[in-house]
Amino acid sequence: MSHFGRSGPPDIRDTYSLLVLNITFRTTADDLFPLFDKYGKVVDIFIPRDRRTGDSRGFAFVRYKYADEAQKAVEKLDGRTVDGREIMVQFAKYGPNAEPIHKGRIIEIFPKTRGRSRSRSPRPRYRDDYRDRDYRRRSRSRSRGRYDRDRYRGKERDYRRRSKSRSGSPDYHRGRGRGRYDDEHRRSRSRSFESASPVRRSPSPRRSPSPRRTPSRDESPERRSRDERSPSPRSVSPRGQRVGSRSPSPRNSDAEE
DNA sequence: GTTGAGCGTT
Repeated sequence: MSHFGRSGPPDIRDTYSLLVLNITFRTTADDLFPLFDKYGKVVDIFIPRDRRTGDSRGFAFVRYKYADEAQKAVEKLDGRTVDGREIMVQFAKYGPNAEPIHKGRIIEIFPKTRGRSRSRSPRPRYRDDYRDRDYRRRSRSRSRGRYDRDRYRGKERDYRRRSKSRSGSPDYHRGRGRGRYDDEHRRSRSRSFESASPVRRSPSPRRSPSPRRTPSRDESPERRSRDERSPSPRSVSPRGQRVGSRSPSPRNSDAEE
């Protein structure tokens, strides 16, 4: 009985959706259920979570059966400290279909399935739209993360409070990257070649982090040949220095190789 | 292991 939203939206014909923000990432529906259920009849609780990691996004949706109970819960649970974090309870402004709702109450869910198709307006692509926005917002949060927090600490709260307006485009310079998958992937690849890592200051000869190495190619004479022909800066040094530093005996060097 | 603006799924 704790599986809320696991079977999709049960029945939200006459339910009021409450948006719970500022909740911890570890808070689950089970933790919110007893809290909200105490103030009213909770028909469903849904907590959006990431599709890749599966972690909670930090907010939850609580559906009440009656508006009066929902309102009460908002006033009672709004500002309550849950799991050590102050949560913010308020009526949902948008419905599951990205449609504006009235005080958390869903006006109509599926206008199309209601009898004949009176509306000739085609249904917009909710999935595609929400996917795009979701990924973008997520990456932004993850990207900024603690870097800004350490800089602004408590001031950033005031800053974002004023600039919280949805009208403002939080897209600073996210780039045309569709997501962070490609971005991270690209950077990772680049790192392999060039030392883009600040911590990586040692020119580790191990350029093959993958344990899976192809013996055929690795042991191939071509590879070795190239390696010798394209030696490191140190090896590229004149023979006198290299030989004198590495092998005091030129004879040994010859025998070794 | 981390994070913190905001509005949702089988």
